[in-house]
Amino acid sequence: MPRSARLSREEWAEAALAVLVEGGPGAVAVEPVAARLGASKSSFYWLFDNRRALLLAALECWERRQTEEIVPVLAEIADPGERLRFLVEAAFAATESGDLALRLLTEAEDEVVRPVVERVTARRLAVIAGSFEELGLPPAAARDRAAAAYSVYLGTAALARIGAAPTDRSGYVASVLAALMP
Amino acid sequence: MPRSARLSREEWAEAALAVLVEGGPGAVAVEPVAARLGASKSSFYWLFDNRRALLLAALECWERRQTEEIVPVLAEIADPGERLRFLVEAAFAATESGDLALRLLTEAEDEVVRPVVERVTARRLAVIAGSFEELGLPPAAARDRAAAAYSVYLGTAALARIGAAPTDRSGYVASVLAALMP
DNA sequence: ACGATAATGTACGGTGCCGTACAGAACCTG
DNA sequence: CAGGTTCTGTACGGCACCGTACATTATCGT
Repeated sequence: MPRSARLSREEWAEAALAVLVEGGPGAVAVEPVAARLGASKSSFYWLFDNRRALLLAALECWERRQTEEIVPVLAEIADPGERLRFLVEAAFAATESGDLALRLLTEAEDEVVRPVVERVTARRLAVIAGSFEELGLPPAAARDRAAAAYSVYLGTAALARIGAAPTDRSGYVASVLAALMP
Repeated sequence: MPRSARLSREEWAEAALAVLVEGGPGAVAVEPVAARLGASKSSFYWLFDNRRALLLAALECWERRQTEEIVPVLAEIADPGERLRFLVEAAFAATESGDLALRLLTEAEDEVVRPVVERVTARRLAVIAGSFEELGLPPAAARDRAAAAYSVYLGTAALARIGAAPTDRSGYVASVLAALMP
């Protein structure tokens, strides 16, 4: 199936991202990822300097897919209310990505993780706050509202990890939206 | 200062809890905690079976202090609205405990961590939902509202870890309360 | 003050991971 | 197909931690 039997940086990064989702930053270790790919460590050290570089590649992969690629899609939705609704629906539908955003926030003391997480979080909050401003909220209130909305998202992902999130998701999302929309 | 130079299980558990707050479950390792107490491993293995037992003791210490001891205090506040307001203020004021609740939720695949976190989370959600029911919400809506409120708390703790939480905390708390109160 | 028991220190073997060394296979280019 | 370049496997040394063995010191009842 693979075009070449040799492994690329990208393939390592993707495998590392899978491990990152499952076990968090600590689990992104060279030997386990190599085992998952059926490769050995020297292949890895040919392509990467060290473990940090692998973790960073995985994080950048996540940043690209879960944030940067979404921004232009959102920008095409002219109405800010509809845009927020779309975003909330999409976010709560894909629990996996929320899981990871959350995990990374709780492991932010890692020197590799921290800057990426700060960047992604700031970007997301800015996008959400921008929509609230378009809906007529003054900047400070829009930032608070964005923080609250994103917090509900993160917190609900946390509850979902142990099966404590509401089971009727669409009803829950609707009630949250109703509470947060100006 | 210590009544005896010998170390008790409780002292080990407290030191482990401190480490748990700082570095999460993975950081609760025997040798580092021993070093922090200026003791050596054999003291530890005299008092505990293994590392799991230390982690469990730390978690139970947290459960007792941050949940079970609060419940009777809350029960003394007759008015459910006032009770919720008190709870929200107290919760957002003590960021450390929120940090830990959050961290543990993200590490819930650990076999030692999981049952404790499930128990604590269920207890807290039940207390919050109970207050919303007293305020007149039907049970299902009260549970959703409780999940949303606790999610804001968890999510905001996550944002606070990287300094992305709103800086004017009292204003933020007031706006969240306004949105969530029936 | 003395022996039993409780607690601690030192030393060790085992495991999982990091990163390096080096030899060999696979791939390209003339 | 010869030769260098690119990649991969095996083997190694090092570190941090787990848990155990055994010797050693404190503490207490009598």
